Amino acid sequence: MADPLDIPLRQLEYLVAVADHSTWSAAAASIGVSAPALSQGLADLERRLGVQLFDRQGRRRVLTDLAEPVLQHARTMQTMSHDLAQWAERVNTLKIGALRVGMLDVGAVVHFPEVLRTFRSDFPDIRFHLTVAPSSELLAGLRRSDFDLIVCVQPSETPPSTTSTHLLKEELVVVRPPDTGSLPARKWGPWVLFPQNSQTRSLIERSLRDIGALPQVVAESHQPDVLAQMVSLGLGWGVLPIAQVPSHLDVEIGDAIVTRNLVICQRAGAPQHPGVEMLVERLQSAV
Amino acid sequence: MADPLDIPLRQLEYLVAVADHSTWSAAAASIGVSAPALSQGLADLERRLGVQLFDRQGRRRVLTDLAEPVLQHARTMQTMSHDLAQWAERVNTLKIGALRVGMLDVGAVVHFPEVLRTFRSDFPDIRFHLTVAPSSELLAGLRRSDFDLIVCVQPSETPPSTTSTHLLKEELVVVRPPDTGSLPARKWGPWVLFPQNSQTRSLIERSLRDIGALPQVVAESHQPDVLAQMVSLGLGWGVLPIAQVPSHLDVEIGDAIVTRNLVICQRAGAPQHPGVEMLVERLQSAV
DNA sequence: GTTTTTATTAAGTTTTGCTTAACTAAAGTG
DNA sequence: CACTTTAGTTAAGCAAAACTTAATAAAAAC
Repeated sequence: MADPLDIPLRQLEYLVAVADHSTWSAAAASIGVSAPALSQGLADLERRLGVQLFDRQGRRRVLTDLAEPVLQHARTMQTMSHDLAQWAERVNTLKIGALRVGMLDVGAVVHFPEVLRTFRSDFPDIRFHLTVAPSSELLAGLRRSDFDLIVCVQPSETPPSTTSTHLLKEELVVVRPPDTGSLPARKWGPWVLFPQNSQTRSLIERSLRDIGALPQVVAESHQPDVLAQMVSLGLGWGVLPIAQVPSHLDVEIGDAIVTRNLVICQRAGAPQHPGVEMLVERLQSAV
Repeated sequence: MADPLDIPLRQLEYLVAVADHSTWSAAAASIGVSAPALSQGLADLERRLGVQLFDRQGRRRVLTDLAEPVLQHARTMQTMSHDLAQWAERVNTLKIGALRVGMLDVGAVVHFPEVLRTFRSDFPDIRFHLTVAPSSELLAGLRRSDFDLIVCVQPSETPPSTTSTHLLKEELVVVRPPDTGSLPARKWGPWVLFPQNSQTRSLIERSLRDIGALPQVVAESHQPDVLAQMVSLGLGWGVLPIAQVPSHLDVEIGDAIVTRNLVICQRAGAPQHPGVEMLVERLQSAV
């Protein structure tokens, strides 16, 4: 007769562990608990919710589709607990931990280097840790509570339990190898683009398709300078933020064909690092 | 040596109960538990976090400022658990519960009556419950999980664990009693406005102050038609959405002095009612 | 001063959640 | 094929957690 509202966090932890490991034994080991404990806990969770969360495949257990929303819930709850613990830690040691910021390369290098510099010199007491990475990694890290704040490309869907606020629009232009005259769009390419899993890549592909260019891709990199270099070597065509096309390279700049939005993302509904608010303000007024 | 990550939801429930009742005994009774249980639970919570959450005032206990973020956290966790339980209920009874929508009057009556009507007739199987109320009540209800979706005035600060997406802008115009010629702004008034605690009221007051009008208020109501009526009776001046000034009334329409944004708010990171997405789409395309 | 009300402490009991050990069944091995 | 290994479950026992009632302390009311 257990109240369905009171699902032990521990059981949610089991679910996450099971989702992240190939076998239940491994999952159990990863959180330092015996296999039966995990098995019983998950059986109890299933019973509490009254929803089938697992199927059997031979002697292996796999998550059902129905388990997906529960897993999302579990991850969110876990992150929130983590944030609370960290907040408490900060409060009672009075040593506020590092402000962990994640930024897309273009944010750190082109748009906000000054903001970062002045922020650090204005608040020398706030320890600071900047991670530059692709948007998708930043978003995953934010969800896992690796960051207090990130600046990334606006995702097609804001991940659960995070909020995003608009910062600025950015135009991406076609970058051609030298001496490639004006061709019809269907003759453009081949392409040198950001990797498959990248936020920006999907934006680019959609635009290319819209204007009739065949997205035949011959090289990939997360680094715009690398892509630009490849274009100047004649390997293919690129689509890059204007600001990230090195001016010394011998390439031709074409039309702007994609607009992407840079946004600030934070976790919603969690006690925040005191520096977050100030940094957000400065980022917004720097646009 | 308790892991700070694993704070029992029950203890968070105690905290919320204590915040919502004047005495701890009442709080304990409200959640069907003995007073000592609550006392011990909260002592344990305080110990776990290592943060002082309560002060003594005579024999009464009051929350410290530090307790505020923890309380926020607790409320959010509670709402999320509630949503999960409800989702499970929906899934295993296959009777998806009513889609609970909250709307500001102007949303239900002026902007989206057609959307509501067609939505209901297109999905007769989705039980539907519409609540029309002021924005602040809607927001509080959303937080408490009373609604799956609300349409309200954009709050100055989005409450924790909710997301808001823009719907439309609305102009509020000055509404004068008949035969009040053009006066300088400082001679305007007295005023007949939305109540003190209203979202729109604060927007209006700021604007009035900006243009130099003294906000002397002689009457208040949440109902625009009531306000308009009062204006036509010569009781004072109003500030209302144009669409909500009844055309048959004998009043003069002045300048638009305030812009307010209507937004859709949902809870972030919670399993959703399947109807939410469809309704959001229709609302957005109806703008 | 006496009585009520509010919260805490103490002692005892139930419930929960874990462990180890025994068991079932699928998959790999000679 | 028998035999071992691996994955997960069931069973039994035990320790910790969380609740109960009863007793205690102290502020507020009378």
